Amino acid sequence: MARENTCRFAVLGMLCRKPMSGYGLRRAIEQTVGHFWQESYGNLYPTLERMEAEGLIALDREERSPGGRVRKVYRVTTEGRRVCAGWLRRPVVPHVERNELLLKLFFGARVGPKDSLAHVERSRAEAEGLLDALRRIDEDARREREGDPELPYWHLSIRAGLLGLEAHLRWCDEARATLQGLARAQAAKKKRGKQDAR
Amino acid sequence: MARENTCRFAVLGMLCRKPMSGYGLRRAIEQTVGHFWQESYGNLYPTLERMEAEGLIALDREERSPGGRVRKVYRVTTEGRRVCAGWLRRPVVPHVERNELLLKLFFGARVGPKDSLAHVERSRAEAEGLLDALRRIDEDARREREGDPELPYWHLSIRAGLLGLEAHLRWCDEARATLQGLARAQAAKKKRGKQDAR
DNA sequence: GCGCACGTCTATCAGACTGATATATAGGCG
DNA sequence: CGCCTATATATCAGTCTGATAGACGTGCGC
Repeated sequence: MARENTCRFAVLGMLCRKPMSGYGLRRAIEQTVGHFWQESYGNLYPTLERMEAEGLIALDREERSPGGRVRKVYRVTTEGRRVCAGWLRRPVVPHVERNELLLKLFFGARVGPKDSLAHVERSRAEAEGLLDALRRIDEDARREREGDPELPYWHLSIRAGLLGLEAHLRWCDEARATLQGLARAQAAKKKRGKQDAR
Repeated sequence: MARENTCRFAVLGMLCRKPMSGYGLRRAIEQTVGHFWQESYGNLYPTLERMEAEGLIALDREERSPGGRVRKVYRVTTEGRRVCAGWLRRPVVPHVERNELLLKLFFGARVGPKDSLAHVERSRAEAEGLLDALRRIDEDARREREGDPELPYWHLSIRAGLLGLEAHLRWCDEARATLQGLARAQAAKKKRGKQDAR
């Protein structure tokens, strides 16, 4: 039922690169695929336990971590690798992703264009920030990970973000123009209404 | 805890347009904002109950529905309108959306480019289908809803989808070229390996 | 040398949300 | 008559998020 536990596969993929603890996994995910994938501890830790029980991963070692607590380092098992490869070959199941901005805009029709305009401006500013960050990440990766066989795939995922954000910026500009037009029309109508009332 | 119940606001926004049943709400959401927002019954019905208890919506009437069962039609209360307006003014909280395609691609680095290429091709075909559907929806709306004050907002949300999908198609083409290049490089390396082994 | 902010680490919980499934009825089709 | 489709409500297991808690170590300021 529901969708299949994708956290499993993020864990398997990451552990195929090298053994890690739950905390380390979250950090590794954040630092490599963080712009399109994140895992919360509330998802990660129970999933790790289940995966260990299922024999997909195994406790590699326990270390005294810098920070007192015992760090449980996991590694993939052969079975885990098999399951991961199976997932990698399975087609992606598409799904509609919720877009709260568009929902607010749609309902904003009944309130007036001013708030909608503010939402668009905020979204635009945020997208520009992300765009800068992505560009910097891309440059850093090219410099520091030269020759890494993962680099072209890395770059591909960043390009996806870049193209998506650029399209979003263009849409923001369109939306701004449309909403400003609607605001002007509304103001003109109001003014006419006042004149009529005289 | 967790994120706030956005289903509430989708319900409020839709009921501000006109009173509806749970089933009708789902259909209305599907038919207007379905390309970027969906609600499941498992979310909708319990949410409706809670909202009624909280006084955000009220039972408007019960009808014998075409289809035997009793249809519970809800309407917004004044309090519901107030809460909805408050939500409309509140800024959108941004969050990283998961992208399974990119995750498979990233891990696909360790398997080889062939499966990745298949994923990209499938995604491209799917995006083209969606693009066609959106264009048709846009044309239909312009024809049938001429003069509707909601129309410009409607068009705006469709433009967002259109621009996003076009960007995705461009990315797919880039990705295809990159992956084909990697596949060729891998094949050449294999061939060299064979020659060396002689 | 005392407190305390910060980083590392595991862990848990309420609540949101999905996708599947169950149940019931009316109408149309062959 | 059975079968399909549309209308309608309801429930459930299971995924995932964001918040929070607790425990320890290091370095910093005062």
